Amino acid sequence: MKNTNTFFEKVFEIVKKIPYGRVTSYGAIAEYLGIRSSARMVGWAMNISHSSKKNVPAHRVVNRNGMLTGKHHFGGPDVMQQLLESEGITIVDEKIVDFNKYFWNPLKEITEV
DNA sequence: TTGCTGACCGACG
DNA sequence: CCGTCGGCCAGCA
Repeated sequence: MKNTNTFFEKVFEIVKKIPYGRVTSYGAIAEYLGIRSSARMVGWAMNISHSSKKNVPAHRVVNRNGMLTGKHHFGGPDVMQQLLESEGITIVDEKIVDFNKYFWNPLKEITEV
């Protein structure tokens, strides 16, 4: 049924698997898919994710620095931050505090395909 | 159909 | 330290 041939759908699967109060990075997802060089494709996947009817918690996906780079695409510059803070994550200067603590590594959590 | 762009990351000068 | 470029895939004009 889910012919996840396109890595976009793979990205959605991973992002949707992110537990509550956790975040991940584009690079981590890209690396999990085996396309570390194509981390920007992951960001593009997020772009269509908000356009799509799928409920993808793209707000839990940030860049390598833990910075909310794509917050502007959530329909508001503060929507992403509000969502993360709502999950118990502290945001300072558009950046996640203790990002390493909240970081959710798909490579570590999803060891099996 | 072709070409450009995109919410990134890492390397190089 | 900072600016620039390459890389990968898919959507859109």
